[in-house]
Amino acid sequence: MKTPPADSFSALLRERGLRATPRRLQLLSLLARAERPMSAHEIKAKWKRGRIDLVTLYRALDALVAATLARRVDLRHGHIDYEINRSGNHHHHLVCTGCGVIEEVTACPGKNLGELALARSAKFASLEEHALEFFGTCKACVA
Amino acid sequence: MKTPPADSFSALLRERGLRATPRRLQLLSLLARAERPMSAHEIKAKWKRGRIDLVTLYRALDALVAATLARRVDLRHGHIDYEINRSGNHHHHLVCTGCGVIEEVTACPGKNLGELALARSAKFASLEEHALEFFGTCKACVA
DNA sequence: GTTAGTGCAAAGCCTTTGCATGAGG
DNA sequence: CCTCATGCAAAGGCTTTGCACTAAC
Repeated sequence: MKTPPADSFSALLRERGLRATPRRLQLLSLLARAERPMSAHEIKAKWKRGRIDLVTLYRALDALVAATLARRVDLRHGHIDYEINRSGNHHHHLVCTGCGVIEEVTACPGKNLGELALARSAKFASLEEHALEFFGTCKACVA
Repeated sequence: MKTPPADSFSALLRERGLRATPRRLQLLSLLARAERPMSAHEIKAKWKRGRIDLVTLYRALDALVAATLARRVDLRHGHIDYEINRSGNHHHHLVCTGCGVIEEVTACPGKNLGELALARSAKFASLEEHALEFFGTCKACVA
């Protein structure tokens, strides 16, 4: 999982009409390195250079999500988690209801199923996104 | 969509070791009649006979979810929604990001996909549940 | 009579809003 | 320079906790 250079992040931000500030670059870098979705509070705790206000963080995350550079995920942990949205890295999650451990699932019927659902739907004009998460028990929590 | 008689709800509750109180019976009845998932606040607002404290409602909902009589759903509305969990009525949702309107999706690859994900997983022992929701734009919001 | 359920008050926690200051392009 | 980004303070909203009282069985 290699991390794109900071310049590439700058370009990504500017392409979407967002300013490439140090905080947003570090945020993208953090998200890109992360091995699992993180909450705003976790991101703040992991912040390296300088500090970031939680409000700024929430607003930056909102901007990234709106720009499709990040995704929101609900893992039933009582808060929103965020993860980077790389093209070609579509995936979902297995979540342990015991300890919260997370594993990625790469198989996904979402697109086809979405088209089917849309075709059968009376009310909807288009689908942009879907959420799919599995909840179960990990081997450590069974023992 | 017929509603089972209250006696049947009593039996359901007792089978799971829960007491069949008037509030829980009315709660099950409300959930069974609902055409879409509802938040705790919505349920309280729809309450007919007498009144129910929000705390009691949250605890009753927790009990129903634990007893698999209800399900939690995240439709990205900033709160948890609840719906009845009837056997043979497994479904998911289309959610309009414009106006919030909801439509049910009956097609679901969850079981097979879950088994596949579990087979490929290194860490997980079992899967009990999954969440699958589609987000898009309804015809009214396109116009 | 025991135990589970309920209400009230209060707190907890994540998240958002408003406003003034500061930095990007 | 003008606009967007940031920080601080405060509030908002959903949900949980503690404790005393009530009702189911």
